[in-house]
Amino acid sequence: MQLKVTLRDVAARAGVHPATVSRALSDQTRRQVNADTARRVVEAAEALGYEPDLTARTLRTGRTATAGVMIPDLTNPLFPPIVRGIEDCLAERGFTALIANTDNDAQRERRVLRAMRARNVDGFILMTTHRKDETLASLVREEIPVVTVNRMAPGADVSSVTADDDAGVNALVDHLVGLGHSRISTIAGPRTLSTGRARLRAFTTGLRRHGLEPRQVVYARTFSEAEGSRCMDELLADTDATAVVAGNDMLAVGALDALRVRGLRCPDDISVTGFNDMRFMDKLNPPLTTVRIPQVDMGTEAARILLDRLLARTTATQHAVLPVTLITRESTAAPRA
Amino acid sequence: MQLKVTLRDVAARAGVHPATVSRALSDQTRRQVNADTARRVVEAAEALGYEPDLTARTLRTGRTATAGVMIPDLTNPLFPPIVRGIEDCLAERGFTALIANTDNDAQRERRVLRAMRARNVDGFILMTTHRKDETLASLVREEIPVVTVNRMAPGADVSSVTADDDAGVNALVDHLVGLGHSRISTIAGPRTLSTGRARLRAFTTGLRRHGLEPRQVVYARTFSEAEGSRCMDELLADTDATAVVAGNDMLAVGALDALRVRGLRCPDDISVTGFNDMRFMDKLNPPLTTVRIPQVDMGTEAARILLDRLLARTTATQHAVLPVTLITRESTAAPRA
DNA sequence: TTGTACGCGTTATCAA
DNA sequence: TTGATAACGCGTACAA
Repeated sequence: MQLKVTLRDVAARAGVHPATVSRALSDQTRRQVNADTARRVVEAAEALGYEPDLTARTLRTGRTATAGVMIPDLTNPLFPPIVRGIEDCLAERGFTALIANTDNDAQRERRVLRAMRARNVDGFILMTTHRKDETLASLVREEIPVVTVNRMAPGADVSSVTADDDAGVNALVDHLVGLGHSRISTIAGPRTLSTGRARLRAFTTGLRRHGLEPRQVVYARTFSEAEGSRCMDELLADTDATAVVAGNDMLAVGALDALRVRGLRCPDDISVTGFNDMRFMDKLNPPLTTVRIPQVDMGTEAARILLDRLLARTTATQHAVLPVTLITRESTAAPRA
Repeated sequence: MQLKVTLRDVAARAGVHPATVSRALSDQTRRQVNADTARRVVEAAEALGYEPDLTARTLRTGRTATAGVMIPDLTNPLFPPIVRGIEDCLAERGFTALIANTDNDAQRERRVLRAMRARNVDGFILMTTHRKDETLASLVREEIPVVTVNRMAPGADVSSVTADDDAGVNALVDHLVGLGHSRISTIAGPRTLSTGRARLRAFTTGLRRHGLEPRQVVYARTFSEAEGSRCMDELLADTDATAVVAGNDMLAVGALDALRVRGLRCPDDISVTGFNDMRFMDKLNPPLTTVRIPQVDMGTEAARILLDRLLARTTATQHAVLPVTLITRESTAAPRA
């Protein structure tokens, strides 16, 4: 049983020196070798089923063709499509993603960072960006290529891929105002996350454009169903709002739960909107009005930007803001007269 | 800027030979070195922030502390929790998961396998098992440790972690019969997958135990919403069934869509059940009666079994069948009189 | 155009 | 108990 075919084996079969095999098999150096010899080498390699050992290559070159991908939690339905986009784009260039969950926990984040650095990943794609992001700061400090996805790093000069939060929230506000709502509250995402802040800002300025002011603003501590429920409960304690803009779908789902528990009906008693259009948001009861972000594309774009840097085609930081789409469903309706 | 701290650096600072540092820092060999020297070495390592280079270690030892995880599609909500369980369990022992999607495509599967082997993964966790599984066969042939999750390999002597399909389907059948249903059809999963076959078999024998025979059996070509819709349409063309047992949640979701399109109501006109209890199945309209499988635990267990083999504690194949729970929701009700 | 020689950082073996 | 040395498989400067 042939355990491992190495350069030597191929060299022996092709009757050349291992170094020649190495050259013949690499795109960069192919032209340094006689076409005939190269053909013989390639034949030998295929006959033996030779596959270069990436570990050895890495030790020699310092590159792993691997990107470290840090996400808060893979079981959050927002992330898998993005990861999928990343992986597929990386794979096209022979790159691989190393994925790890941080659960928004600083200590876990440090552990993950160390593990990935020990594995010599070439660059990072972060979906975990937050205020005071030590991980991000240290990567920037050491000039390791990074791209943030979904969230942005305030201040830092780091490439990013985000959805157009501003346009999305404005579309939601326009939609609600168009339905006749004038008393609109929001369940804002965490102030430590760029998405939370950006969407809240867009919400406020969006309303003002219509000559309106936000009703209540309640801050969620995390983008979770539980927080969505808690915040909706808090709102319901004292509100005359006819619509609630939630910071994302997860918060909206929790908000819908809270309404149900109180015996209130959506959209009859109160309209609710989300953000992201995660899978199954069209099958909720009621189906959720939300903003679709191009999840897979965001991943692809992030991988593309990272590869651009890794393959040294560019060194400038890039900021891609991808377009979003308002998705109108049955969780929003005209307020009762 | 210190780019990389190596054994040499630590050795120099501690005033010993690099080999001694290596010994002092490894659990296996610590006892070979003088306690005092070891302490000096550890101090030096910490002072310099030394982190062993896993690439170099791999080249030397042949082991990567990495498991290749193959899944059909990360965006299928069934898989992320399992992957999460795998990753967390592996991480406890310093192992990492390398994740790749195959989309149930044989060619993609081969590509992924090659890529993972080139990266010297120590073992595999497969959620992609199917009939005539060339990937699985080749791994077994080369005696590479493998564990299959969710699905099983027919015949092959391979460790596996599955949910108790049999008990789950029987619970569903008992539940429906208990509600008064006697005309029950099924949308069976693909015959090429062990889950599809096992659940269909359990469905038939389960009904027989009640002295009943299946009404129609329609086979889905894939576990997808689209196939669920198609199969439900096919059923509705000619059936007097009052309940439909779908092969999994995805098929059930598609089936519910098809009902809605036809203007039929669930459970009033027809009851529907799923399998897996994926996220959000409790928020569908109507909430889905299904069988909960311990998704995270399945991942954890698979990783545990793989680690057992990799750390050479055992070589025997293990088959873990994890318990399931019937989750009764509003997609099932007594048939109309 | 091809061969020689070396080193990437680690661990295993052997000698001291 | 510690040190010296070789080797894992590859890529590359240099020599031929």
